[in-house]
Amino acid sequence: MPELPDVEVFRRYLNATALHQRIEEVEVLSSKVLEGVSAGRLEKELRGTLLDSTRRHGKYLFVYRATPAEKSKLPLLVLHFGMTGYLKYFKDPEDEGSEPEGPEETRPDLARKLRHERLAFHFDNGYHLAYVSQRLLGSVHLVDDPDRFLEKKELGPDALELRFQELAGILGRGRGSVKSTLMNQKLLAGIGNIYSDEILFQARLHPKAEVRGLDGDALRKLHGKLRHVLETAIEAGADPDEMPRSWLLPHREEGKSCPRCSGKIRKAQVSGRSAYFCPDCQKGGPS
DNA sequence: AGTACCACCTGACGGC
DNA sequence: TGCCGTCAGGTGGTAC
Repeated sequence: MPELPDVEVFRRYLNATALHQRIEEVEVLSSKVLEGVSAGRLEKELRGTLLDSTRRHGKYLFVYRATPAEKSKLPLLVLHFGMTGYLKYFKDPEDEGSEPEGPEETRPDLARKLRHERLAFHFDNGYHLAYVSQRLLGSVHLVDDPDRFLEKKELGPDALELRFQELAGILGRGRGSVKSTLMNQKLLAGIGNIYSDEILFQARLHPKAEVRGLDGDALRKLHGKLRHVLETAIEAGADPDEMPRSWLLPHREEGKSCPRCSGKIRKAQVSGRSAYFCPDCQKGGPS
């Protein structure tokens, strides 16, 4: 899931739920997600503090912190979600869906835990914020300076911040296919496999089109669609079911009908990832 | 500077 | 039913 729109939705979710409450305890359920900080230090550092505000850059979520008494320059939390991560705020026990059955009834201590929960923030209001990551491909950091973190990761500017001239300049530095360029986090941050497919579909560009071969019109269209796709996806809560049926996303499967023409959706490998596209209305591919 | 491939992990799915 | 290969929206490292 987590590309720019998903992470932005997580950010807003966190803002609406978990801010400004005292953290009673932080529980590291899998230290594999920690990077550059030990479980002990993270737990000690966060205990008694508050989550105060958030910022997103590309696929990274920064969570600023404060003490109950004052805003101070505490190290901040950086969350990355890998391919399968998300946040969940809840009051125990998990009360959604069907009644829990089986072992949980005899193990109330486990009923509180979500499947694949790797990090738990326990607030003094009885609620919990879970960082869930099925495949453990995400990461959690504690950093002093967010800008230094971005520099170290060599991340490009956030994809939604880019004005046309900046995007044109960045793509001008790109090489190879337009899809791999859009997904290159060092050039611009936030676009992954799914949304690069959607942006290229709407801009009618073949994922294998050479980025150097794009003319001014193509670049303008790409810029407009990039913004449109990311913004609309955020408004839709990054939920494919809430996105327009005219988008590729709901039809992103080999052999399905293109929602725009009579073509059939095809799948191809582009720099190691599966690209879905309509060969009939996306132009500029290899001849 | 590209691409190709592997690794990190877990789980879902289809074929046999 | 069960085993096995393949695939999955992430990044980062290697070799070429």
